[in-house]
Amino acid sequence: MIRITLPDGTARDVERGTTPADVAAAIGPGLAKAAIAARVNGEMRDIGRPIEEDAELALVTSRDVDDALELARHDYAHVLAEAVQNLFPGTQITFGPSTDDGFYYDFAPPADHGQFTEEDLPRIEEEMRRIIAADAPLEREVWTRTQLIEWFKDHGETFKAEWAAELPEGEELTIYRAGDWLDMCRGPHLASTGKLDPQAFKLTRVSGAYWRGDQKNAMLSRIYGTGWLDRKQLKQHLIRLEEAGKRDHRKLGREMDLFHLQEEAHGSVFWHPKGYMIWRELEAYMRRAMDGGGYREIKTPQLMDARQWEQSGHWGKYRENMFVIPDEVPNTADEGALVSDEAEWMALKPMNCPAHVLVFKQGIKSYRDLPLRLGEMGCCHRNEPHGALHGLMRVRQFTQDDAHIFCTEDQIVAEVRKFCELADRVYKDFGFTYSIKLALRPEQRFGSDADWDKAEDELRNAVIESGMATEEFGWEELPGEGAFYAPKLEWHLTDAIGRTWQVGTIQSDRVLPERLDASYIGEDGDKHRPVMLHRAIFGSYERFIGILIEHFAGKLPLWLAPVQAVVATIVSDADDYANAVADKLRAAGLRVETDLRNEKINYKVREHSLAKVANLLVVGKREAEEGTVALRVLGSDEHQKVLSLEDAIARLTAEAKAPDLG
RNA sequence: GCUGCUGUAGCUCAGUGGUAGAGCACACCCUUGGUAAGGGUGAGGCCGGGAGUUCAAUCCUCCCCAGCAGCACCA
Repeated sequence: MIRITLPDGTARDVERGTTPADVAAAIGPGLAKAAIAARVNGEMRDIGRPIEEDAELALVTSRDVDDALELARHDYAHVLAEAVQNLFPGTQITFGPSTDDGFYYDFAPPADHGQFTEEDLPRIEEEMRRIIAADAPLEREVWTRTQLIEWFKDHGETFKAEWAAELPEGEELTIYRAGDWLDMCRGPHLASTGKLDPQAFKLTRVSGAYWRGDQKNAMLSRIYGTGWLDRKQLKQHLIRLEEAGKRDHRKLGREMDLFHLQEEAHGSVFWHPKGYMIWRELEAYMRRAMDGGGYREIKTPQLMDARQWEQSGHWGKYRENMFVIPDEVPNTADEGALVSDEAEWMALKPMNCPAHVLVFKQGIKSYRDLPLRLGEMGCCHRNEPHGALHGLMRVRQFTQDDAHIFCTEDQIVAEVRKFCELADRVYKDFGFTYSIKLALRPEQRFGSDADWDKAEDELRNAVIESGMATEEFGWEELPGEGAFYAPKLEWHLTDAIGRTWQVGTIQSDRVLPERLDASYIGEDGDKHRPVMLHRAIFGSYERFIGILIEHFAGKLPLWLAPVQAVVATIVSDADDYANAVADKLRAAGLRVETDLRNEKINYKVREHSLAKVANLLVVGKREAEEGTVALRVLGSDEHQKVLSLEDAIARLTAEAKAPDLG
C-alpha cells in the first residue's frame, strides 16, 4: 500500500500502481469526469499513469486554466504533427511545444514537396479534426535510448534520431502513442485526443525556423496554431488579436498623418508635422527630466574615423551592422570606380558612448568633477538585418535619450539608485507599469570575471537598496542576456493590452574607459579609471512613440496630442468667430485647428472623432452671439457642454499641462 | 540574412494574355445643415524595377527591390 495525500490534507491508502484517475473515481463521479491530469508531488503527470510510492496528489481539471491550457496545447501540437504526416507522407517531425497562445510544430517537409504554405492549412485542420474525433487514447511508454534511435532511423526520422542520440544515457525516455502514430515526448498528455475541442483551435500561419534555433542549420517548416480549451476562448482570442491589430502604430501612424516610411529610405522615418509634434513634446519633457537630474547635454559627430571604432571594440564585433563611408572625394569621371582602393573609412555612429568618452577626455578631470553626467539626444544609425525592420519599432536610424555617467567606484550604487528613481518617475508620468530585470554576463564578453562579479553586484545592490528588487517590480535575473561589455538593468513596460516592451536600461561598464584610456585624478593625486554607466529611459524616440501610439490606441494624453482641439463650425456665418476662438486658444498655448468646411456637423464630428481629436469645439450662430463654445470631448459620456470661451480655455490649458509641470 | 506570402489610384482592395475598376479621400457645383458619413459632377494609375517567353505581358517565367508573418540578430 502507498499513501496519497490530497491538497486538503486528507490521506488515502491505496494499492501501489493506483492511477490519479482511480483516485478521482474513488472521490466521486463528478471529479472523475472533470480530472484531466494530475500533479504528483508538484509534477504534472498523465491522469492514467500509475503512482508507485507515497505522494502528494492534486487532480488537475479545466478550472486549473494554466495547466489545462498547457496540456491541451501540447496535445494540439501532437495532433498537428500526426495530421501533417498523414497528409504528407515522408515529412519528418522534430519539435512542437506550446506557446503563449497556442502551439507550433517544426517539420522537415518531404524532399519533393518544398515548404508548407498557408494554402495547406485548411486541409491540415480538417485532418486534425478527424484525428480528434477518432479519440485515440494517448499512451505513455518508457523506451531505452537505443530503442528510440533505432525506431527513428527505421522510420526515416533523422532529426529525431539526432536528438535522441544526444540525450544522456540512462535517462528515462518516453514516447506517446496515439493509435498507430507516436512521438518521443516527455509528456504529460490528456487521456485521449478526443478530450480536445475540435473547434477551439486554428492554424494561423506557416514560417521557416532553423533546426535547433541555429542559423547554420537546416531551415524547417513551422506551422503555428492557436489553441484553447473551448471555442468561446478561441473566439475571444481572435477578437483580442483584432483589437491589437487596430492599435498597430503603422496603421494609426498613417491614419493620423504622423509619419511615413518608404522604399528610398527603408528603415528610416519621415516624420510629418503631427508626428514630430509628439517627438518635440517628448524631447522637451526629457530635457526637463535630465536637466533636473544633473545631466549636461552635449552633441557629438555623426561620422567618426573607423580607427576610433576599432579602438572601442565595435569595429571587430559589430562592423557588419555599421554604415561605412569612404573618407574621400568620389570619382567624378565617367570611367573608373567611385572610390579608390586606398580610401580611408569612416562610419556613422551606431551608438554615442565612444564620443562621450572623447568629450570626457578633454582636459584633465578631477575626482571633484565626478559624477559627470553627459547626455545627448543622440542620432544613431545601425544597418539592421532587413528582416528585422518593423515600423517604428526596429529602424536603421533612431535617436536615443542617451547619457553616460562617469563616476568613481564608490559612486556607482548611488548613481544607479538615482537612475531607478528617475526612470520610475518618467514611466509613471506616461501611465506605464513596469518590471526591472538584471541581464547577466553573456558567453562572449570583454573584461575579467572579477569585474563582472563586481558589476553585477553593484546593479543588483542598487535595485535592492531602492526597494525595487521585489515581485511588485517584476524583479528577475536573466542569465546570459547582458551586453558584451557590461551587465544591464532593463526596464520592461507593460502596455494597455498586457504586452511588454523593453525600453530603459542602465549598464555599468569598465571596459570602454579602459579601451579608450579615460582617467581622472583622485584625491590621492594618482590617475584612476572612471566607471561609465550607459543609460537610457525612452530607449529610442522612434520606438517609444510607437509604443505610446499602441498603448493609447492613438488617443494620446492631451499634452502629447498633436492636435489638442478642433474648432468646427455649423454654419459659415460662424467662421469669423471660429477663427477668433482658435486664435485665443493658440495664444493660450494650445494646438488648435479650425474646420470651416462646407460640411454638416455630423460629418465633422465623425471625422475628428476617428482622427482621435480629444476636444471638438462646436460653434454656430448661438455660440457666436453668446461668446461660448460647445465642447465635445472624445470618449466622454457627456454629449457636450456649453462653456464660456474663458472657461474652455482654462479647462483645456489645465488638461494639456505636461505631467511634470502640472 | 533565412523561409513563405504580398506589391494595381493618396488609403483599402477587385480584376483580365489584347495598356484597368470600386469605395473612401481629393477638386468643382448644389446644399447653411446643431453632434459619428447630404446630393451631383470631375480629375487621378509606366498595374514595384529589370530581363525573358509571346503577334501581344499588369497577368506567365527568371533576377532584383521593398513590405508583411515568422526564424535568426538586436552593442
